[in-house]
Amino acid sequence: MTHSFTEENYLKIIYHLSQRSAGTVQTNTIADEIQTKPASVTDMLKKLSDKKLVNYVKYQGVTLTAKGVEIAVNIVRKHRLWEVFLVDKLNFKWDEVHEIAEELEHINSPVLVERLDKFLGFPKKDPHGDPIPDRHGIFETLQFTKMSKLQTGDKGIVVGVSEHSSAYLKHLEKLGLTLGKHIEILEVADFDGSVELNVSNEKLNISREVARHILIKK
Amino acid sequence: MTHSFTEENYLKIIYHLSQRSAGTVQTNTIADEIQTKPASVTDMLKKLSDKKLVNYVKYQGVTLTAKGVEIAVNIVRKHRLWEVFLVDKLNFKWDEVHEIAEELEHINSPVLVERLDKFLGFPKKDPHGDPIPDRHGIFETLQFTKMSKLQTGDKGIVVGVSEHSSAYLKHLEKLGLTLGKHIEILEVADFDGSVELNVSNEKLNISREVARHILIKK
DNA sequence: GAAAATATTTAGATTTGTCTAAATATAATA
DNA sequence: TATTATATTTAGACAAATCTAAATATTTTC
Ligand SMILES: [Mn+2]
Ligand SMILES: [Mn+2]
Ligand SMILES: [Mn+2]
Ligand SMILES: [Mn+2]
Repeated sequence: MTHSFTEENYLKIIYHLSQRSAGTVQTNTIADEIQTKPASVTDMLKKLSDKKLVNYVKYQGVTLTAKGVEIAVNIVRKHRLWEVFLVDKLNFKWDEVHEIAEELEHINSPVLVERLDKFLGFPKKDPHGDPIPDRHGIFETLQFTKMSKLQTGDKGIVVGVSEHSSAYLKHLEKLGLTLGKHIEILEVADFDGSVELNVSNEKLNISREVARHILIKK
Repeated sequence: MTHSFTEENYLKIIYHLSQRSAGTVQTNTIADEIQTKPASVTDMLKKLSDKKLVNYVKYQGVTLTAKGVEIAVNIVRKHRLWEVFLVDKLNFKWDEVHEIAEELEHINSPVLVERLDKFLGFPKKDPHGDPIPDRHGIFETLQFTKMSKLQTGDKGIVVGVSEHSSAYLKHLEKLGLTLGKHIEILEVADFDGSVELNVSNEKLNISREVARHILIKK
């Protein structure tokens, strides 16, 4: 009925990895993500398979079952709601909340989640622009283009980030490249892909690596 | 540096038990409280002793070291702050919060605790009247008399409860015997210790067992 | 399509926390 | 004080999650 933190983390990681690149997820990919050894991943995949939470074929990778998806999405829901709580109510910065939410997402109380959701005003997005699944696990998928794919003259709004490390988010904060900001691409350098752009009437120059993780709605 | 949930729960239980009846705490008492076997308690006491969190003498019982008290009080602080959050902000009833707080108390983020404390307005008491330790672990000990020790004519205010089960708290709620209520003892029955009292201008009759867990400030 | 490189699994060990059954110590009773 | 009852510890086993090293599969490269 209830699952260990470890099982929940595996399900969540498998969910995120299969979102990122549709199809089955590989053992080593999971091991990298979860900071563990491939042998440990194999052990856990067998266990989750026994519990019918994943479809696992030896050497062929893994996908979540419907039940597995349900559990994973619920953890994502909790993670993102807690992040909203931390930012909106406790005045945390968007770069300070992820680690704490990694713990809070495992608190097991359906009624708590529903009341928290209500308390927060049923938010649709978390502090990083990611959509929050509703109580039925339904959410809109974010429509976006990576800033690194834009061309001179393109305009848009910052709607998300695909890298959540504190260092990266702090950097964006400093640049003023936060959610909701309107941007316009002034130039994309041929030799290194660095981007010159306009934000809040200021000219800015960012590397391709930084641009690659900024999600833009045109 | 950091401790497992299990270790934290043992420290908390030992702390509560040594408050309840000053002196050393016995192995079987802990086993009863924590729903485990005495042999398991012995194992854990050895481990906590190795970590210098308890003073443990074979067959003689256990006390917390200064470091052990510090950790235990911090967990109690978190538990009670989260209970206030659940009641004040998420509209839970006082009988619904304990189990959830049992999970939340293990969230490990000092800055979260401080911000939560501030968000709640630095409350001094939790929803059951128990004092909340401040960031230094300091708190006032509740001054009270058990209602079952009062005599005819005694007056006072309900300031706490010594039994936190949902069933008991719901029962008090129904009787209108909640925190802050002024009461007056009308009669104490000789044969069964049941108590007749006045609350909010209503006459009430409660058993000795119920009265025993109601804490009164005269 | 064989050889080499990479990915994955298996076997066996380790740590944490728990348990049962047996042994031992302490406390109560007579 | 000897006997009995109660409390506690020890010994040995077990489940969960992990690890290392070795074995096996798959994929890539020539
Ligand atoms: Mn996050
Ligand atoms: Mn987020
Ligand atoms: Mn409580
Ligand atoms: Mn309480």
